[in-house]
Amino acid sequence: MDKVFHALADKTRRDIVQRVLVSPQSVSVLAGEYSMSFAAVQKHVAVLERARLVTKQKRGREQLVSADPDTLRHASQLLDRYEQLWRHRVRAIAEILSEDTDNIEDNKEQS
Amino acid sequence: MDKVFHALADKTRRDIVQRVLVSPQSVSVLAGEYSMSFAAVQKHVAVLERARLVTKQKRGREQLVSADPDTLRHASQLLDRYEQLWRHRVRAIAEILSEDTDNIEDNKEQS
DNA sequence: CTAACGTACAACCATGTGGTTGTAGATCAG
DNA sequence: CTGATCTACAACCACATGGTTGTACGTTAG
Repeated sequence: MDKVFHALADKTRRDIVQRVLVSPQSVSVLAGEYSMSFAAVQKHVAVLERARLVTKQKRGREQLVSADPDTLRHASQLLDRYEQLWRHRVRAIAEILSEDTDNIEDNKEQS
Repeated sequence: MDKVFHALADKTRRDIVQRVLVSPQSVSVLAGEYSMSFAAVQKHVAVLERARLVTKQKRGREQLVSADPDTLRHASQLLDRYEQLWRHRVRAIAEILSEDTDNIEDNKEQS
């Protein structure tokens, strides 16, 4: 999971993910889109590949890069779980504030 | 957004986020949870703070670390948008395969 | 007041990162 | 076959990262 977020922590790599989500592209076509060397784009793709965000498959002498939506979904689900923790906390605080227990005599800083 | 994903690309930092989502903690309490120096934990908190995933507020001589669920939600929404791109692509492919247009005479590699 | 605590920050080091260039292997066009 | 294309990978560099230790400052306890 470290690798997934690290892979997504770069604008170029997120852009590559977005492009190949729409339609698979060869490495050289991708490289043409950015103002950096072919090798640099190749490295970015390698990072995405190690994080299992994309997969490559040979097609003649080209290498087609496709997205792996499963990994993307796993990352999204993790963040969703974090949000649920937050909502759970908010709910717990709300319950404390509504406080329908026995002793409601003291009002200690309820801001 | 680079900073957000970079901040999440570390197990310790994700754990800190999870802890302070449940309930805010002081830096020293957090530091006690991990087998690394206080300064190291402090740096991790600083990374999370720069990514606006957490905020700090003084409370006496302590510094309470709290989560910022908005930033978390933004990241989650970006990944959701990626998933929608994928679903859109799947839908487009499905439409091409159902192909109820005029010319259905040629079957060019539909795998 | 002094001592202990919580924090901040600088300096340092090993390692990883993003970028470059260069070289070499497959594959397609002619 | 030869030459052009697509890819892979190594070497290198500047810089950021994650970790350490040490020092300094504000705050609380006694």
